[in-house]
Formats: sequence, C-alpha cells, structure tokens
Amino acid sequence: MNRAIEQKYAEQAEIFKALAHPTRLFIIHTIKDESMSVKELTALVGIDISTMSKHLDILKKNKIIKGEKVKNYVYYKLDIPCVLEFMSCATRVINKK
Amino acid sequence: MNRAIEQKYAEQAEIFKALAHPTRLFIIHTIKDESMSVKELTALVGIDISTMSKHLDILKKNKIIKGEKVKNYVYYKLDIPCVLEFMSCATRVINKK
DNA sequence: AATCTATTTGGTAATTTTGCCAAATACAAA
DNA sequence: TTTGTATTTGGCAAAATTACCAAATAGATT
Repeated sequence: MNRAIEQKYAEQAEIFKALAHPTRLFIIHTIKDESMSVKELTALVGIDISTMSKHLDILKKNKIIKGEKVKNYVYYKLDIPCVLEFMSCATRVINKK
Repeated sequence: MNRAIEQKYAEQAEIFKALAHPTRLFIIHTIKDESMSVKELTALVGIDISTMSKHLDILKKNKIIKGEKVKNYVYYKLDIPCVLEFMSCATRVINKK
C-alpha cells in the first residue's frame, strides 16, 4: 500500500472506529429524529455523564452528529443520515450468522 | 439501556469494529471483485503474513469475507456487498470536513 | 517419507480505547 | 455576586487491539 492509499483507508477507518461502540450506536439511533441533551442521553444509557460527553465528542469530531447549545444544555442530533444505512447493513450481516 | 437493546448494539458494534482498520478496509476493497490469496494480499499491503492472516480471520468471523481453499492456498473474497455502501458513505463524511 | 510452500496459531510488548472520579468551565437564576 | 445545574476536561487504571516473531499445521511435490 502506498502512502496515498494508506492515508485514504486510515481516514475511512477513523469513521468506522467512531461507530464501533454499542453506546455510540445507541446514541445515533436515539437522536436520528429528535435532538437530545447530554443529561437525557446519560439517563437512558446509565453511565457516567463524563463518559457520555466523551462518546458524543468522538461522534462530533467525526462529523457524525452536531451539537447546539441552548441555555446551559447542549442538544445533539444526527448529522449524517447515511450512517443509518450502515446500521441496517450491519443487521443484515448479523442475521446471516 | 436494557439487556436486549445493549446486546443488539453490541452485536452491531462488532461489525463496525471489524471494519475499523485501514488494512481491513483495503482488503475489502481489493477482493470485492476477484478473490485473492493470503500471500498476494500480504505482498500488496507489505506486512507480516501472520498479521494479514489475523486480519482476514476477523473479517471471516464476522461473515464479511469468505475463504475457499485451493491446493494449499486460501482465496478470500468479499461476501457482503453492502459494506461497499458503508465505505462510500464514509467518504461522504470525510469530504464534509 | 522428506521437503517445500502457504497459512494459521501462540505468545508478547507496544499502543489505543474505555470508564470512572475529581476538578474545571459555561451559563442561568436567585 | 452567589448558587445551582449542565457539560467538558484531565488523569489514571483496566481492558482491548495491534504487529511482530517463532512455531505449528495443511497440503503439494519430489
């Protein structure tokens, strides 16, 4: 693999890494239609709020979700609808097993 | 998140983890049309053959690729075409940046 | 059978990811 | 300004991932 090709697949892999966690997939599914605050998501998942914040940061840095600040809340929403197709394909893979 | 939901997203995350590596994305792209042996793939990527074998095993265990033994070679081929759509979506995400 | 080639497996050190706690920051409301 | 709530950041220990080497296995060829 030459440097340009390596670089291209490394970038793609970053996106997949961002998706490769149960909590982050749950987040994506949950905020695909309506935005939700960090606290609300934390309550649904049942983890430390700082952990949730870091998961959201990973998704945000990869341009998968977007956050909007209202008062002292931050409401996050899915920003890349095509990742939902990812997930239905993943389900198809699982069901093959 | 209750146990069933947690389980569902954990399974999906396994698929994404299998895809979350530059070498494995290269493999998928390379064997999407024609199958290739472990040795051939190893030469293209330029890593240790045991490392390549383990990457292929991860993809195989997740039903993403399929191997066929011919003589003492094993030819691997993509088994889940929809993962290619994953990759084009990933590219769209990258280009947004 | 002995040898050669292709692939897989075991072991391990280095790196990365994860999740919690504690502390810092941002902002509203009193 | 002080207090309270929401979010983020820093630090760290545990867990997971990665890549190499060495050795084992599978099968073809001599």
